[in-house]
Parts: sequence; C-alpha cells; structure tokens
Amino acid sequence: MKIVTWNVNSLKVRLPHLLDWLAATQVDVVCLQEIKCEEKSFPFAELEAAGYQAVASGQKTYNGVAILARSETCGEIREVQRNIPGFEDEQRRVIVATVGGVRVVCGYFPNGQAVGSEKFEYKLRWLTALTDWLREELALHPQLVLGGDYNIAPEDRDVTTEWHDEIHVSVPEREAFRALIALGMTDAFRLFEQPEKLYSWWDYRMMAFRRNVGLRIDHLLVSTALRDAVRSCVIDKAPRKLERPSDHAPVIVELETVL
DNA sequence: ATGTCGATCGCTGATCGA
Repeated sequence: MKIVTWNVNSLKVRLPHLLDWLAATQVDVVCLQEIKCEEKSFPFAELEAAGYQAVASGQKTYNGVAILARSETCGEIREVQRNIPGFEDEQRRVIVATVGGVRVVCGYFPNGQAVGSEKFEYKLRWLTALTDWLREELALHPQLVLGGDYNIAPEDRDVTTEWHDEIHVSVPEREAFRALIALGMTDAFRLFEQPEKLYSWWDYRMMAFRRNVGLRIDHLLVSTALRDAVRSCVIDKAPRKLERPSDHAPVIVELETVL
C-alpha cells in the first residue's frame, strides 16, 4: 500500500499533472493540500475516471485538503471527518478518513508567515490542537498515518542553508514537530538511508529548484503500530521538473499491509 | 531578502498569501 502527500498548489491548475502521475505510479492513497477550490468545483468525475474515489474539504482561493483512494485496492472511504474537533477554524486544513484499514490524516499546516507574527501564534495554537486531538485519535485508531505539508523543517539537514529562528525552522515549530513524534509517530523518511540535500519544496523564485535551495517540509508520520510495516519512503522530484509545476514534490511511503 | 506563482476582484493590472 502506497500513501502519498502532495501539496498541489491549486488542484485546478495541477489536475493534468496529478492524473498523469497517478496513472504512472498507481499509488493507493493520496493526501492533497492547497487544492484551493470548494467541494462543488472539485474534479470528482475526472478522478473517478482515473480510478480514484475522493473526499475533500475546500474553500475558495486558499487552503483546502482532500484524500484520494484507489477504488480497485482500497474499497470505500469511511469515517470521514473535517477539521480538528473542538478547534474553531474557518480555514480548511484537515480531512481524516479510514482507507484500507488505515486512519489517514491529511493536514495543511499553517505557514506562519514570520516568527512572532499573529499568523505564527495561530500556527502554534493549531499545532497544539492537532497534537491533543491526535493523541485521542491514536487510541481509537492505532494504525494511523499523518501526511501533509507541515511547513516545518524538523532538522538542520532538512534545510539547504543553516537558518535559525526563521519561519519553518524556529525552536517552537521544531518542538511542536517533536511533540507529534512523542505521541509515538515516526518520520517514515528517516527510517531509511536517504540522499543528502533532498527536499520536498523549493521556492518558485531565485531559481531555487535549479540550485536545489529547498526545505523538507512535507512529511508522512506513521504510528507505532505501522512502523515495522514501512518498506520505503521517497520524494519524487519528477513532477517539479514539468512545465507549470507545484512548488512541492510528492512524498511516497510504502506500507506492507493487507488491503 | 525575494527575481514566482496562483487566485480574486473586476479590469486588462493591483493585491494578497505562500
């Protein structure tokens, strides 16, 4: 079973890329972020024709998340939930569903803009709410994957140049990431020997992709119960090389589970 | 710190968020 996280930065613009990529990779579950569309304009029909069921939580212009499940292998998408329970938020950043026996949490974590800003405070509040809720969710669903654009680079090796106290790498953000790990979650990417300087996001500006100036901010955390089932975790840079790419590359984890 | 990109409003570009 292959589970993916991919911030597509507008599903409308990226749908051709996504459909080509799904056809080529045949992955089972996809967590999408920044779909930037409401459910009423979500391309359910196109995805269904490509062999995928979908659930989405979207809004105009900003944010928006979705989970895709390959019909042939996953069966029905069940127990769908939108947003973090008890956390009032008009921003659509979380969707959760049970797919093929795995509880899949798809999150578009707040960017935070700048350390100390109002948006940064919101990011930290959001992270606390997510962590508190996830603790309960793990008790109910031990087989859980948290995939998303975390907007946090957990360690210095996840960053091109050594930044400190900047957004994405600041101490409070990294502490929040470690709080998620402390729930019993494991960063699937770090279970394996990986190439150096491999990132999941590159700024559109400054020729960042060509210079490989990036951040590893898209992650797939797996729960304790799934840890030993992880077979691989890779970042696929290929879609970032296409015309009109998303600024993020998809991250893929392969689990050995019965579907 | 920002040379790009995407969406919106609503006009043919400015503004915002990332």
